Amino acid sequence: MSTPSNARRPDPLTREVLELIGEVVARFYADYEEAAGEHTLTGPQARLLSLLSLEPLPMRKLAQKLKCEPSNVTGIVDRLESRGLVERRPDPADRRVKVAAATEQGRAVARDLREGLQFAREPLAGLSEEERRSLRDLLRRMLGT
Amino acid sequence: MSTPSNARRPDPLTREVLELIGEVVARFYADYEEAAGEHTLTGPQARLLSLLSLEPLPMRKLAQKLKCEPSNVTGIVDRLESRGLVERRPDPADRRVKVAAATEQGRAVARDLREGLQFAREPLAGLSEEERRSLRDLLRRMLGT
DNA sequence: CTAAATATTTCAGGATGTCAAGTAACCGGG
DNA sequence: CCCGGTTACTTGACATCCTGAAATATTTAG
Repeated sequence: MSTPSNARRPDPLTREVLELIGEVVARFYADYEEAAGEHTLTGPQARLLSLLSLEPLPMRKLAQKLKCEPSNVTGIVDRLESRGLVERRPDPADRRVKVAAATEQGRAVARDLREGLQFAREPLAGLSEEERRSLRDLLRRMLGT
Repeated sequence: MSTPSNARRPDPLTREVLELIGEVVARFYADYEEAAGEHTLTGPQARLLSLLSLEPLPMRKLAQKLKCEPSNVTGIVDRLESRGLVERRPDPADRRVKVAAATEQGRAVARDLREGLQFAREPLAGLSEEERRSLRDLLRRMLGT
């Protein structure tokens, strides 16, 4: 065991990539929070609304996607519903289920939110199309997609 | 302005890269929270402790690095201090300032935390050295470093 | 020396999150 | 049909995170 720390201590290149990813994560998050804040939304509210802007979802599915307890989703949907951005609909097939759906206004806010993400444009704009394609492929492979 | 939506609606390639980055962010965060949870730490506690494992910092600096109000840092440091992971030291040069520093135990936990980050190893392990170098360069350019 | 500025804490209040318990509805076996 | 077990959601209690305003102690500028 001359170099037992190799398994835990990655090489400098990997470390650097890690650090850069950390930076990306931090910027992405900050950007997202700011965009949400411009609509007086919190991060979790914005994430939930974005999900619902794609398709209505039962509370349980929402909890799964947000990786939290269903009881938590209740409160977030409550607040969005009280602002008219989301509504609860009964599921005709199962009366236990409540399907959360974005209202027209909610979808408009979600659209604004997407467009407000500066991170989407600025940093990627500096890359050529070929570089972006290359980045896409590397990220894909990294994620095992 | 024949195509005014181009500024807001990026091309499909950029969209895809964005989506992939979102996925990276989500996984990174989930991984971090899980690693923190294994030490009964919350995300913010783990981030603060990681910062302090590099160097002691005054409360004010901590707030800046964490992008939150100083009054918030007070509570997080309180909880870490009550567990013996962090301690407050007086600043000899300015008696208003309290410098937060990781204890020996705190540094050990921070080390475990770093090593527990699966994300660090697994996905990057699938990339060759050249690919990682390429990824590093692209991320660098994207971040404008 | 005094007034303004700075570092930290405390307090009130909202939001997020977990867990346990409760209610309503589905579903399968008798 | 009905009864027991499961499932979906909500409620309540509680911890944490976070902000903004006010209080305290100390430094610094005039």
